[in-house]
Amino acid sequence: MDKKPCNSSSQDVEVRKGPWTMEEDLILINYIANHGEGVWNSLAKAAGLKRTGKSCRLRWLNYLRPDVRRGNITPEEQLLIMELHAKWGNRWSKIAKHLPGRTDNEIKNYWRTRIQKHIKQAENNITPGQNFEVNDQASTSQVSISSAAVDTMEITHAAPANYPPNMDAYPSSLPADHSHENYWSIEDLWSMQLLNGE
DNA sequence: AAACACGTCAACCGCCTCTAC
DNA sequence: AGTAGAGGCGGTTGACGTGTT
Repeated sequence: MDKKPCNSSSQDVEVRKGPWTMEEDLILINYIANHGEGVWNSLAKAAGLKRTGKSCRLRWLNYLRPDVRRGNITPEEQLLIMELHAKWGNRWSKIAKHLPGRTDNEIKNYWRTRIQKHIKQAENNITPGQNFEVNDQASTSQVSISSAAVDTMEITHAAPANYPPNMDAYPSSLPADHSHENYWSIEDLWSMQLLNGE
């Protein structure tokens, strides 16, 4: 699809990139609330967003959808991710289907930033008797983890050092999005959307 | 207080697959 | 059967916040 320039030169609309603004989010939420999702390219145009259809789709699926859960991956979810990744490798969307409210992007990020790091640490500490193989490069990557190794990782992951002491205290509406100064919660956006009327 | 290092995650990129024509 | 457009997916990057020195 994007093998060709996305601006069909006939209409030289400049395409916005980078972080989404609150206004753009509201426009997208509003539009989808009224017209439904799908046919993203025409949706983007019809909604008056200077974004590609792909960008709109990604924003909706990963952030704006009302059922999306953010932050605070539970130890159960983490174990499930590890199990499914061992089974399927980097099939993030497939894995995400088994974690309601989680997106492939979130799981992918979680895996790369948290689990992979700890796997490497565990790899370094692994004793010869333990069965622990990691091949995290290819998309066919497989992880086979002995129960002992899982236990070890579970301990480290349930409360990684860089986590707040009480993960459960994380408000679900305060995403791991503490990183952006102009963040707004989805609840805010949805309530504004409701206030705008339909 | 400033500088640097590190961690996190939203968003983009490029490729692949599917579908309609 | 070939082509083009759209959606989906996995990999990667860049910006920003936080921790450390």
